[in-house]
Amino acid sequence: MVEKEFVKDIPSKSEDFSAWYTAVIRKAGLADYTSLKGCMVIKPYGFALWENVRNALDKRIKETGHQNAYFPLFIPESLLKKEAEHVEGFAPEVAWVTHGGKEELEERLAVRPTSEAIICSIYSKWVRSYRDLPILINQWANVVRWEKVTRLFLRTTEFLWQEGHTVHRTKEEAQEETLRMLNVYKDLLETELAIPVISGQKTEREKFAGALKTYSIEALMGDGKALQAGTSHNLGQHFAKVFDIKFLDEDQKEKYAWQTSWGVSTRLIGAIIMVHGDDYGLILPPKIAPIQSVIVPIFKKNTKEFVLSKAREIKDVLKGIRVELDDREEYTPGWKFNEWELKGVPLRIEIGPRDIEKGNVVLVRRDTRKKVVSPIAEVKNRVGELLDIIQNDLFLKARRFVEDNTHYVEDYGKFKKTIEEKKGFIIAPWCGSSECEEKIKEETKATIRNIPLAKVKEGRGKCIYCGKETDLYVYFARAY
RNA sequence: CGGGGCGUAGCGCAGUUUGGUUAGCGCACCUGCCUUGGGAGCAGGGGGUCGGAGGUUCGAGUCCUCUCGCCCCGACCA
Repeated sequence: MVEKEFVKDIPSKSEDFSAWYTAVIRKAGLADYTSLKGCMVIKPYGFALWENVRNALDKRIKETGHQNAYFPLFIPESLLKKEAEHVEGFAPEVAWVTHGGKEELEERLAVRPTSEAIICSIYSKWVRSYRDLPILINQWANVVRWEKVTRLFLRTTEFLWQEGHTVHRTKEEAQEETLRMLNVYKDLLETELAIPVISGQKTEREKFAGALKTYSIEALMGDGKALQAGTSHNLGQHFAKVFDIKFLDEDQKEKYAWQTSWGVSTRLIGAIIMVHGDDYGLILPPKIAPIQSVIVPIFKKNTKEFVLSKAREIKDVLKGIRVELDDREEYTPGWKFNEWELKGVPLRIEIGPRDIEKGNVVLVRRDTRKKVVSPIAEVKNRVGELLDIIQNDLFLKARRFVEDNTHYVEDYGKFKKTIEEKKGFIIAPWCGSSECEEKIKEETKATIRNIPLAKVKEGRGKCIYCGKETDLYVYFARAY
């Protein structure tokens, strides 16, 4: 393994996952630190990746009938305080604005940690009749949460996200919306990001501050820890009651509205890195890769024009695919191979004099690093096919990883051993009590990720902690 | 916020224990030649005031105090 030496720049994924994660982000040019704690710069390559994720989701959000809008960054303290549970949940991490210029403000302003409060206060003005419903609005925004421990993409002080806020006439409609958006997230992750997820309901203890029910999609990272990748909340009438969002229904009775909110963030970038990456760096799913294919021409001085003109022809042929021609002369082909692998470009096209003579190019998959030869005449089809295959294989590989790292356990001793030694998801029976949940967390650091929507096991078992009979089988894991 | 580790050139590090003249090394960068099928080679060159502030001292990267930031492990969170 002489090649091993060439990737000495980044730590090994298996030996030091955290160091590997940070190194990949920085070396691949996704993000950088600033002098402000927890505030990162998303660099152009990283932002292009986010834009692709965002566009794929935005399309789905609109297809399900929502419109984008924008609400203010600042939330007056009095508004934030209206919903008691909500403010209690977020108070520890709210950043406050106390001055405007030199003047001290009469009322402090929260920099939004999430926008329920400000949006609900506006919605109360918009809703009068059942004919005003539903309100289906989404906003793309930044939010700020003063976290104590931060990590690039996974938990930053300021982060970018999308938050949907909807208002409905009935309880059923709100619940339907909550699950619809959870499904949209699942589809986004699985179809575009090639990340398999477990969708399910959060426990009381883990639900969103102020929600009636919270649902999540949970993904499994390469180190066996779970990541909450998206949440969808059925807010019930909690916010409607404190913000006075009510309407006159068809039956001429005044009723409080039913609401939902749902969001995913730039944390998804972290998930992409941790699910697919390897010791050579990033591996990006073709559908969201900023560059899907890179052409690396191989030439000597006397073959330069010959090779480059052919390479440009190929680039033209590949119109419709996000392709880049790396014609820099200051780097050798080998150097470029390594760099593009680090940056996770799904497919590399190598073309040199020897290939051209035979009428071929060499195609190299990033995920498997396997080379195949393709006739130049067929390159467009082959590249298209390969990108589809890579997309699909990445998902299958990730799904196999989840399967291999999901353990059924019915015994607490075994549970502790499994979480310690094998990591990953553990499916186990749980009685439904917060006490057992809390104890298990204290003793094992594992939390209930969610109660899966899809039944994972028939029949009844005994709660692994208290032994009480139950038919609830839930997902446990240590999480980010 | 508790425990631990660490901030010296863009990156990775040595030097700090035992203060001593112009602070080193590798990579990267610039110039030239030469090269280009898995991180090429040679020659020459530029760049740091040692995270920041204060202090001790004839003298501080090195000692003391405070502070900011990063990483890991916990408690908290998308």
